[in-house]
Amino acid sequence: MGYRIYIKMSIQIRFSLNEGLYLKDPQDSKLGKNIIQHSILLIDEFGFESFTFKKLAEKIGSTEASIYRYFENKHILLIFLVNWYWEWVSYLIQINTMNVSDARVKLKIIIHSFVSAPKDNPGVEYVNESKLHNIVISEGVKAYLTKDVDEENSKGFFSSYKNLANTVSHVISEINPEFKYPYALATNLFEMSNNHIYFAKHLPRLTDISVNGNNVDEAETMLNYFADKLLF
Amino acid sequence: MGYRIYIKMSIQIRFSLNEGLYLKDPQDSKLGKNIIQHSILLIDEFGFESFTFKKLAEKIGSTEASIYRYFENKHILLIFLVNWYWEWVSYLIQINTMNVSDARVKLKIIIHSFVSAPKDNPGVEYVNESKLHNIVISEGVKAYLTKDVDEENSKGFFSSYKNLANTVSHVISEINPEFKYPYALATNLFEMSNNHIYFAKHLPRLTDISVNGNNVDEAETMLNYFADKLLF
DNA sequence: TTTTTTATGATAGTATCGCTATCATTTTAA
DNA sequence: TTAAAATGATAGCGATACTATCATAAAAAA
Repeated sequence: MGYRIYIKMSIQIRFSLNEGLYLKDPQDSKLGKNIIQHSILLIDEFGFESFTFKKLAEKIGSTEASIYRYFENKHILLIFLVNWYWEWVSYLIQINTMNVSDARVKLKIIIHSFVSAPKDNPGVEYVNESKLHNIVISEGVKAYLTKDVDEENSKGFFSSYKNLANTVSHVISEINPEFKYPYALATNLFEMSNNHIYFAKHLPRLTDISVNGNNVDEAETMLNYFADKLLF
Repeated sequence: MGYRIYIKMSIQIRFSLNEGLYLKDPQDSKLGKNIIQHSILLIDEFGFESFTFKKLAEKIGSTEASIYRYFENKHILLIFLVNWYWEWVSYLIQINTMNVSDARVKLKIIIHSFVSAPKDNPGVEYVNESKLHNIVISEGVKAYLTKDVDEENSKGFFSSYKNLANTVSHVISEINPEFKYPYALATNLFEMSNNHIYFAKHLPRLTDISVNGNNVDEAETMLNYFADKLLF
């Protein structure tokens, strides 16, 4: 009865993250991908504090010991996830601004990319970008707000974020070469985005915007307004 | 040979914090004050994650059980400390802006108050304001970045911060009634202050300012610049 | 003062956490 | 087919985050 030919094509995005962040690259194996996938789900659902490798192991039908073969501890795993997110945002920015020459338009696209990233994108099978975004919002700063910052920073654990900040600061300087705080504005846009999406959801009296479900348009509008006012 | 008369005068500042934050008011007893004093020192020195009631108990020559009679757990203690800080900043702002009518000047004073608060002030005997400021910078956001935010917020655990944000937003609206984001700007000034002082110390490539020891003048200048640009 | 209440100290105990070690088994590569 | 690498199973250990109980000390009320 003839042939059926199945062609399985998979285009995979794969980010090269700092090698100190894992003992064995989780992107290389089924178990590794499972760890990433379900750690995102668990941290998003229960929060980073009550997340443990034991619970994760149970959830994916593996063992604590196996997970420790990939990540030194849950703190390093968090840094890994956050880096993954910023690499992904960098990637989005890169492809979305590829043929754009006007720096002002570029900045708009950049803001859109990190505020609404998960909304627009298909992404990677084993990463729920929307939940990862929530983790970055709610837990992201815990990656560097520890007594190990200096040591971890010297190992390059925060380079994804720093590179992105650098890229954005260049766009800012292109818009207004006189502006004295291009790095601060760049990082402030990121932090402000995270903070105010969180505030809108949990501490609404600390912000003026509101967020309905996944609709973060007001955040985007506000960030554009701030950037415009500061740069023009 | 006659008399010596000792007059012991102590003017005490005492903030009334949300009663849900403690089981017994630590401001009422020697042990309570000891807990506050040395928890600040320990958290500042070793970070919130590795801070435990057991270590604190050892340090003050007491026991774990006794500390648990004051605070439910270390997380609530952190919220207490952060609230104390914001109450203190509110107090500083209130007395420093008392006879100031110009809203622009007020905002400058406000910014100076929370950026440089510990530098200017004598304060309360058992609170090292400078170290408490460091804690707010490095650990402050962990007070609300947890899965218990909503519940704790409904109990009023973050009201000190919200009240302050409210006060500042009114000054902002006084300066420019057209400005659409008075609350967001208010909180952003606080967060930006904390973030960039931290960045200057630990992740300098994320900011443009530098901080030398306790000299945070560049942070203050930057915040004033941002506020001016946004409001005028 | 004496009594009663309240605050603190001393000690023990329990479940979970964070992590390491060892050995068996399965999967993959040579 | 054999060797190597990856995973699973299990145990264990010290620390954490509490809770409970009882004794003692300090403060307040009688």
